[in-house]
Amino acid sequence: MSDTRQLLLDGAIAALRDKGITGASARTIAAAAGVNQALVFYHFGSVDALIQAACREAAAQQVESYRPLFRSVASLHDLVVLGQRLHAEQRSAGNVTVLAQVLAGARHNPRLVAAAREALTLWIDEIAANLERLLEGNPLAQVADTGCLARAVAASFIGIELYEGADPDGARSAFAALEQLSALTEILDDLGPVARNALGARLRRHHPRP
Amino acid sequence: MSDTRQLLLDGAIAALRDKGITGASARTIAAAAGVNQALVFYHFGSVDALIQAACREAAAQQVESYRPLFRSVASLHDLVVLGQRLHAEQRSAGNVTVLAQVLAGARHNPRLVAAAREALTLWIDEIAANLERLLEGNPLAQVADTGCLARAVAASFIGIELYEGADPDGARSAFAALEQLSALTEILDDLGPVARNALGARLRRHHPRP
DNA sequence: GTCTATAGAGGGATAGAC
DNA sequence: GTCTATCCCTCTATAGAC
Repeated sequence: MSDTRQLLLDGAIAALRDKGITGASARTIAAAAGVNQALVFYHFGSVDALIQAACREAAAQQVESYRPLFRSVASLHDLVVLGQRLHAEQRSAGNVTVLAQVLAGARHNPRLVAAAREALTLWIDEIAANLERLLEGNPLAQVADTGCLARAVAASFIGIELYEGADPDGARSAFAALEQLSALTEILDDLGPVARNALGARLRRHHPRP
Repeated sequence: MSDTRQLLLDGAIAALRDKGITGASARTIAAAAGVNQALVFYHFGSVDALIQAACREAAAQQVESYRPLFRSVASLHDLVVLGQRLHAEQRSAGNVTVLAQVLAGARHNPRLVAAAREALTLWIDEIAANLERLLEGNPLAQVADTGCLARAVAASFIGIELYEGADPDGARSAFAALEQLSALTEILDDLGPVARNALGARLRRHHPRP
């Protein structure tokens, strides 16, 4: 992997983070990378292809780096706390922002769809694996498929990230609501076996598992 | 309100819907409106100002038109079902898409922030008012502030809308997870008074209301 | 592999005729 | 209020020197 390639990949992330999908052009990316603009096309063929590659690499690297923290989470509440920490840390590093911007761009640019989906899938799989672990024995696990739940969590995360730009206080309180919901499911887990079984039966009646 | 002004407002929404924030230029908006490009600047001064006005107007009109349906909702489950219907209907009309695109643009364009926040606030207030009504007596209401919950719901909606573009099946299953969560809170409501009070006490202990 | 230069399209915004 | 014409900018992408 040549130096310039890596500089461009990093520059693409920096440009997406600092200027958004509307401002991530070959020129701004090259400027962020400190290389010549024509090299975008020499190494990647097009701006979209570069963004796609950068998006993939950044997501893989980020998910990898957070994996130990995810593994050490022992409760749903901790998972939400980790989510908030991730959100706070990424506000400066900006990787969730990048994903949100690429996702917004993908809505009307087919060439970005694959990149957005693959990057998001990496996060979703990681979240799903941990939900599976944390929801073991919880009545909720009997109705909510962890894969679906993980997708909802990831999508909510993206939504809150965008909302953060329009109303930081509102985004904080949205997070607080999620934390409260997670507390609810934890309490379900703390219920005595009798109450838990009663609730489980009720859930099953309400929503038979497919 | 002159005809041309309205044509431009409608054209802006159409352009945002069909081409996204990256493709909503004075020229594409004017083309969608069927008027001359210079009129964008005569009537609104700048493209951003037009988008801002269009965003405000569209959100107000949409919230207004859905208000009777919101009022007729009698359960949390119905609210989620209405959300899905709204999502499906708006996929063609595209007003959630528009909001998501403006929100994504606002992240790096200060001139769009106010428009995004105001449009979103209209939806949030409507959702909050209905949650307040539907959660009355539910133990969840003792811990989760309806305003915060409404913000989380709105943000999740935006996130799922964007996710839909990258993975339609995934977005559907994310919605299914939200439906399952809503079923959970309904069951809480159906619990006998003893169990409900026990749960309520537990929730309060876990998260004292501010 | 890296650079300069440039083609060719599209963008925001304005001047000035009508 | 509406139109044409235009300025000047940025964009993607390529050609060709080094």
